[in-house]
Amino acid sequence: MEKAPGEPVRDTVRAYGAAALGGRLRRLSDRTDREAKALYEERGVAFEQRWFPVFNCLRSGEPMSVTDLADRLQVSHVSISVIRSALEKEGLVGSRADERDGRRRVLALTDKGMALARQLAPLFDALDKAAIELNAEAGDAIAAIDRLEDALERKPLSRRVEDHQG
Amino acid sequence: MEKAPGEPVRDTVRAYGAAALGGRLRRLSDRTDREAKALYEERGVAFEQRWFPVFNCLRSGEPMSVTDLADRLQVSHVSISVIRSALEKEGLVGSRADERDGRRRVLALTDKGMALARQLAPLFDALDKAAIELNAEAGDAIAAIDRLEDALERKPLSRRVEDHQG
DNA sequence: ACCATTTATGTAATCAGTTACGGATATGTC
DNA sequence: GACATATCCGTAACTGATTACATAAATGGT
Repeated sequence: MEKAPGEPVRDTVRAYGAAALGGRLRRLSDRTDREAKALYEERGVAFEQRWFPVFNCLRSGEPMSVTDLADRLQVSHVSISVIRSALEKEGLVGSRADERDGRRRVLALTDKGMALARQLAPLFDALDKAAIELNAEAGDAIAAIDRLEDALERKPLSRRVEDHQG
Repeated sequence: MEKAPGEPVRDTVRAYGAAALGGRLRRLSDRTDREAKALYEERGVAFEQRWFPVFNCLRSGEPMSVTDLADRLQVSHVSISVIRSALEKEGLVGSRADERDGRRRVLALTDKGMALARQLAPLFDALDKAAIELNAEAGDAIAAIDRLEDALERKPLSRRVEDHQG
């Protein structure tokens, strides 16, 4: 091993500071997703991390439509649509047209889905605790990200750049 | 407009807390990337935000190999390889085999690349300032993300989960 | 010099999200 | 009731990253 595992590297990346933030966020996200995925694999459960937000919303028992979920989770409806197919294919979720509005497709956990929810509850719980622990160790990174989102909403990057340079 | 643009939504997402962190980071990253992209388009410059880290490394004048860049920027060498092709296709970067090690391909800005670097310098500068401003407004979110990376390196998510639940 | 192993790079396949667009249903106005 | 418009959802194409695999060059022990 000729150089430290990543130290000089990391510092260099950090020196780019804010400019490279986007990429760093992406990589961090990929990393946590991958790690979570491995946890399901270890347990031999046919469940994918990217299903979690939808699955978790439905766990409450309240049926929701595709767009409801998209709005709540801040993703495109297409994304939800794809996750829905996957969850239905696994038999974890069922859907039917809304009686009052035929355009809406209402999703709910199947019996199998509810059983899996119960089975995975301890894991979800552990995941949640681990994430909370992680966040605490990082000095409430979530709050910082909240503030970042707020700041961007208040004034988008483009306008900030314009203000700093015609 | 039947409900506030995103308020109840945001709070709900936040309530998921750490568990949904991965997705939120991804979305935030996508957003900043898109906004930055628009800035180049506005100026009619054929430049993409994802080239920036590589381009910026080479701006110093020091030639670097694909793997050098990958190590420094913490991305896969494949990613660098693809960016290299794009930058060469645009004529901004040139490459040649290392004289001492034929496996290595050494990259450097072309004259056109250096000209663009000079032309975009004010924009890069403004971007940097905007990002610094943003970061300050968010109470140093970058530091929080650094701490998150550190914490994950210290003890990966998987082990944390195991510790919270057999 | 020779062969095994490691390193640097590239190509192909995959993945999880997006935008673009189209079809079906609701809604509001005449 | 009919037509214009808006909303819900889905399919297709694109994006930007990754892993898996392949190739070429260097290195080291014999």
